[in-house]
Amino acid sequence: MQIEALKILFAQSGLKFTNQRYVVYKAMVAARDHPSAETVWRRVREEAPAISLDTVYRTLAALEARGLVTRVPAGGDEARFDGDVTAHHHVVCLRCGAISDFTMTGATLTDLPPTVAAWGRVRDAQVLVRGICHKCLGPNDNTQPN
Amino acid sequence: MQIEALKILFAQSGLKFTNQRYVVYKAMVAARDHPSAETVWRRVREEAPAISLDTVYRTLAALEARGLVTRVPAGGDEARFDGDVTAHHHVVCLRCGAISDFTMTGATLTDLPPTVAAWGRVRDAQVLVRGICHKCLGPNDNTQPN
DNA sequence: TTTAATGCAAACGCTTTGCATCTGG
DNA sequence: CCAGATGCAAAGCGTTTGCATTAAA
Repeated sequence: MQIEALKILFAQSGLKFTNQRYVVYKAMVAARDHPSAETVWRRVREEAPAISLDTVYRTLAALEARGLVTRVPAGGDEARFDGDVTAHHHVVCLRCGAISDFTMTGATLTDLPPTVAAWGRVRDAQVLVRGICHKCLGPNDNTQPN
Repeated sequence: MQIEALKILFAQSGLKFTNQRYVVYKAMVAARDHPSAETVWRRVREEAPAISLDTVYRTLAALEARGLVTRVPAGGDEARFDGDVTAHHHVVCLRCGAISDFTMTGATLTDLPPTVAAWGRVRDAQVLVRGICHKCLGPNDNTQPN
């Protein structure tokens, strides 16, 4: 994405365009691993060494409030963010915390039962799968899931 | 549920049967609001006034590890637990934190795409809907979702 | 120039943990 | 008896916040 397009996007969202926000958003769009705030921080410090961790937190919160990033309901101890705001689902490894995307039909906003619409205003819907990934299981693993 | 049946259930799970665990589990099965540890604590203190908050945390963790309760991936600041371990889905209010159940077809374990099975060992799958509930919206509310 | 964003450091709140004591099996 | 559970208090850790400074518009 062009930097000029980002300036326009930020302006439309009522956000000042700062270099900190630029590198954070760029890192979020590029990331495929649903990074935590601290992970984002480590990455962007290569490009903006003076950025503070609180600014990363504040930036992610600002982007989330504008719908430019999403928080993944992964359930670990640290919040995980997603730069892909298109509809998709998540698998979470309860052991290592890895998060992967997957797609499937039949579980998007339009598939929800009318009871959900009656409940209030829906922002997003996703399938959340929890388990243990293959890397954590190892070859021919037979241990219990926890 | 009979108290004798609970003793058997706990024994099968390798858990000693204590009054603290008894009241916590009973409260979890009775609850419909997916309470936090502190909410559970407030409730069980009526029946077991000496119980400590850490014991509630430890008990919920032990029950979760045995699959007797579930953690709801609600995303708020405090962990929310569910005494209903049958397959169902959740709607979460981003404003007040209320969590409701709903059911729908097409999004259970058996409906997941093969890519998920290839990913590892799946423990559970649910649809997670986020939005603002009617109580928080109020009558004829037109504010933005956040 | 005016309003918002940043960095720093301290505070905050939920959760976990070490340890001595107690208790279920 | 003895391994495991509990209560207490303190620590841990991710996240938030107050405030002075800096920078975008």
